[in-house]
This record gives sequence, structure tokens and C-alpha cells, in this order.
Amino acid sequence: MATITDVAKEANVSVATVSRVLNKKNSVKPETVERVQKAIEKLSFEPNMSARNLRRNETRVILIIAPNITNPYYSHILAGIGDAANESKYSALIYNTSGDIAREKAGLEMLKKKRADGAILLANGMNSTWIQEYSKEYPIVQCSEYALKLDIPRISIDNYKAATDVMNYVIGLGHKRIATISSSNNYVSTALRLQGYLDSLKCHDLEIHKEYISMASVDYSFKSGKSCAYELLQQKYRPTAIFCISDILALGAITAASELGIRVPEDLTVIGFDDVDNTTMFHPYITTIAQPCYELGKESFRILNACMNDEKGINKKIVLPHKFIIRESSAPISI
Amino acid sequence: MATITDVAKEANVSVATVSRVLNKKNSVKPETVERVQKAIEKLSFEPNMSARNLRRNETRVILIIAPNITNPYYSHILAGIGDAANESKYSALIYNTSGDIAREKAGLEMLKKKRADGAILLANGMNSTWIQEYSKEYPIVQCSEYALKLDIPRISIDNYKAATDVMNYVIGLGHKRIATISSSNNYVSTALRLQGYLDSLKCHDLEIHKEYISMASVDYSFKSGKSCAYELLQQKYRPTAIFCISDILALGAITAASELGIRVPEDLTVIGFDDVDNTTMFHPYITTIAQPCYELGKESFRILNACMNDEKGINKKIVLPHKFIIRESSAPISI
DNA sequence: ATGAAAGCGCTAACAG
DNA sequence: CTGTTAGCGCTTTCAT
Repeated sequence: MATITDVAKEANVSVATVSRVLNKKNSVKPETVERVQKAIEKLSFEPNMSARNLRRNETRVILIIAPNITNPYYSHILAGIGDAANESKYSALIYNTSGDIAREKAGLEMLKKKRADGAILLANGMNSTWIQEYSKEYPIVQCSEYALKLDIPRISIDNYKAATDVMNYVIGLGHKRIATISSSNNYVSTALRLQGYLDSLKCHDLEIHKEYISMASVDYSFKSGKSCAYELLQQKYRPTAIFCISDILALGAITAASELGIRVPEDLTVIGFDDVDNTTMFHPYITTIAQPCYELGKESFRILNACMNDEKGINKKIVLPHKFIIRESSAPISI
Repeated sequence: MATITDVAKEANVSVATVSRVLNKKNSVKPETVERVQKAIEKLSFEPNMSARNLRRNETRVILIIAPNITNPYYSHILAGIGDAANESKYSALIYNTSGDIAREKAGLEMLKKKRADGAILLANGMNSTWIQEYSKEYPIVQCSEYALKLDIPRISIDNYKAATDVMNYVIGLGHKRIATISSSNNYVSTALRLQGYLDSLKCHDLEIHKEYISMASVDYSFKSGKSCAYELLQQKYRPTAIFCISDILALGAITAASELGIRVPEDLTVIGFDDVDNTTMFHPYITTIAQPCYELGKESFRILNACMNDEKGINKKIVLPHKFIIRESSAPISI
């Protein structure tokens, strides 16, 4: 592997000049530049990043801490981050934690070890003080989920607004017995959507029924959506609408309904959330809130990049617009 | 940020000794070790990777070149690679190329730049000579897809065998008019599955009909599976079985059948491939070949790691077992 | 068992 | 415009 010294010799210049050419400083005579470039070509030289990083004290690598890259919601965000990073000549080191705190820690440790310049956190289980501490020393942004009390940059949609959008629509359709399939995880998104559900009900003078609030598994699985819906729909006064906090859950609910002989949307309105999972693969196509996952990822990188460049006046709390998409799984109340 | 020198001062030893403690050389007096560890703790020192990498001439980073991390087939492989890498204290740098050759190149360049020690290629569009060249200088393994003629380590299932497994089963069910939905991409997996289809037919003295061989889009989309199935099923002598080279395609085919009033599996047998995409979310559950994606990923890392350690006698062509899973979308011929 | 010192490949200040 | 040189933080001989 050729080094900068080899190139310098080959081109009959000093290493400093080669370095200048490498870094496009314009204080080099054009003909010298050319000679150096020929030497670089000839030796097929590529600068050693470890050396450069050591010297420059940066890595041009960002860290992504993700709970589960297998989840399409996250993988789309990842794609967005990756593309944005790439445009700015950054590489992405991905830590798939599977919710394992030890791996989250190991991941963030990479910041201390100078293996990465900054990190993007996609939903993490770390207790707040931990992150806060890191955030003081290193550029960190939270994407999609975040610690409510912490003053760390974050990018997300307005989950509360999205939930009230859904509820206003459903209530506008004439529904009064509206259930929700939420989850027992501790994400802000979940809490805010539930709050939106509750507040909307209150706001429209509709009663809140404990029996209409169902908690799915923390991973929003199809199965658990289905079983939640089963319980919901087998009550004496069964709901005429179900607001699910994920599409997979909605898919499960629709399946449960179909197995119980309840038609969607004629007898039951089902609303999803995210618009990533096959919402238009089977009929009824699902009415849902679409999140701009890819953009969420891109924006996360943009903010992180701004932080890494110590830019002032960065908006620390970015809210990206969601879209409410009405499709086939919702309809005015019929009874 | 504390450096090794700070620690040395704090512990009243030389940097060499600190380094020895860091690297667990056993030639340090236990009490000295303790003193050093206390200093490390106190200063919350973490070794600078750039410096270590430069000195050791390694990075403990591997590169993953993937066409589309959003595709669940790949994301599961990625998860496997990530976990295996993690166990061996490697980090994974993921390059999502979107099929863009320039990005593949940029990715592999990281090897030259010493940002990574080795690479795993998941389906790539590079022309063979390119990869071959890299492979001579750096540890590279191909996962799942590979260049047939190249002598570069690879991990995959036996696609040909899998296809003949499917065909033997379908033929055993009494089907004679068997179609396939393949793709116009140029993956070995596609070619081998098609070959398995053709050879099985020949082997059982069944005629090969051009009209029964349909080419879906290169990305195996649901839509294209559906439209292929439409064409297939609207022929005069329509097939009674369709072997699809992906589950999404099979899902599309089933949807097409249902829209045409053709029952699956009573009137039509549909077989999928991969077993990653919602094969058991809707009825009929899909009969399919399950690929050990996660294991494919893990094994890829194992082989790469062996290559990086210059281990001799590594099996360069690993074939992992697939599983044929019979579910609801297939049945004996009824007519 | 420990320390001194060289040097990995690069960048950047300084000098000319 | 170009060269000389001092490190960046670490590992690793070579002494002692």
C-alpha cells in the first residue's frame, strides 16, 4: 500500500505538497498538481484514514443506534440517514441493539473511542441521565422517539396532532364507540397518540371506556393486534372504530374482524399508523397516518451535521409533517 | 479527552505500561495493573481508535455493501452479520447502494483507505474483474448472490436444489401445467431457480412452454407479481401451479387469482420463496422455501473473519440448508 | 517488570 | 509556491 511519502518521491515533491493536493488547497502550481496526481494514479494511492483521522481528530463516521434494523419503519429511516450521510461524505456505522442496553452503551462508547463523530439515536432504552451526559460531550440527535424532558436535538412528527387528526376524522364520521390499540412500551410516540385519543374523546364529550383501550405487545406484532381486536370486538357493546398505533396492528385487527364476520369498513372502521407495512397490498387498503420516514432520517443527519459543525441557532426540535391518508378501511357509521 | 499519557502520569508509570494493561499483556505486576486501572477509571479514559488503528494497521470495522437495506430479506442478513460482528468486537459500516455502482465503488474504496478490514457483498452489480481485483488484496466474501465464475468465498443456499425440491413436490401433487414467475435480473439465484424449474420439467417428461415462463420486474414487486399472474392465468390453457421466486411475487399471484375468481389452492397452487414477507399473515398461508437469512449473515461474517485472520483451509463455498415449508397455498391437482 | 524511544501516515504551522 | 518538521495517540521493540 502506497503512502504519501511514496507519492512524494514519485512526484519529486515534499509530502506537504502531496497533502495540499489531496486536500485541494489552491496554493499549488497547476503543473505540480498534475505531476502529483499522476503519481497518485500510478501508485493507486489512497490516503490512510486512520492517519488522517488521528491527525484531524475526526472520523467522518456517524453512529446509528437502532433497536431493530429489521423493522421496516427503522430501515426506511436508516436509508434516509445513509443517503444524507453519503452526500456529506460520511459513512454510517450501524449498531443494531435489539433493545439490549449493553449494546447501546457499547455503541455510544464509540464516540469516546473516537470511532465516530456523532450519533443518531432511534428509540433507545437508556435512562435519561446517561444520554444527557453523552450529549454534553458529543453531537447526538434523537430520531422519531425521544426523552421528553431532555434538551437534546430531536426530529419527529407531531404524534399528538396526528392522533387528534385521526380522531377528528373518525368522530366526524359519526362514530361514538371508538377504541384504540396502543402498546405497553414507553415511547413518547405511544404516550402522545394515546393522549390525543383521550383528549379528542373528552373534547367531543364522548365517554372514555377502559374496555376500549387495549394494549398490544411492545413490538406491535400482527398477532397481538389480532388478539387485542378479538377482545375488543367480542364485548357486548363493541366499538365501531379502532384506532391502531401501527399498520401491522391494524392489519391484525382487520384479520380478527374478518374472522368474526365483522365487515371492514361497513361494520368497523380501522385506522393504522406509519404507512410502511403493506397498507395497500390487500383490501381493504388501510386508512392511516403516513410518516415521512426517509425524510426523518435525512433531516436527522442534517441536524447532526449542523451540531458536528458547531453551527449556532440550530432548531433543536424539528417536527416534520405527517399525512393523513384516507383509504378503504374507514367509513361513516352505518347503524 | 484523556490520553494514554494522562493515564501514565496519573498512575506514575510509563505509557508503555498503560498500553500493556490496556492490551492485557501479562507481564505487568498485579498492583501496577490495579493502579493503572484506577487511573483509567478516574480519567474515564478510552483509547483513541484512530491512533490504535494507525499503529496496528487494522480497524476492527467491516464493510457491508447492500443494494437495499429496506428489503427485509437483506435486513435480516444484515442483522445476522451485525450480531456476529459484534461478538467478535467488530463494527459494521453499512453501504446502501440502491444498485448504484458508484456507491459500490465508493464503498469498496474504504478498504483501500483503511477504514475497514474486509467486506461482505450482498448482491452487487460490479463487473467481475472489479471484484476479483479487490479480492486479491482484501478479504471479501459474497453473501447470497455471487459471481459464478469467480473464486471468491461465498455463502448461499443451494438455489438449484431448492427449485427442484419445489418442482418435485408440485409434480408429485399431480400438476402438469406448471408456470414460473421469475425475474429479468441477472442474479445467480434467479438463474439457478429457473434452471431447476426447467430441468425438473424435462426430467419428468413434461413439456416446457414459453408462455408459462413469466418475467417479473427486477425488484420482485407485488404489483409485477400480480400482473405476471394475470397474464399467466388468462391464457386458454392456464397453469394449475405457479412457482414464484419470491414471496411477494406469490402474494401478488394469489391476489391476481382471487380477483379472477380462481381459488388457491383448490384451483391453483402457488409457491413462494424466501419466507420473509408476511407468508403467514393472510390466508392462504404460503407454501415456500425458507432461507436461513440470519444464519447466512452470521456465517458470512465467520468466513470473512477467517479470511481476515488468514486462516488456511477455509471452505470458500458455503452452502446453508434451506427448508421447504408446506402451508396452505398448495394442493393436489383437483381436475 | 518497566521505561525510553521509534514510528504508523498524515496535516499544518512555520520558514523560506 | 514549496519544503521542513513537529506532532496526533498508540503499540512495540530494545534496553535495563
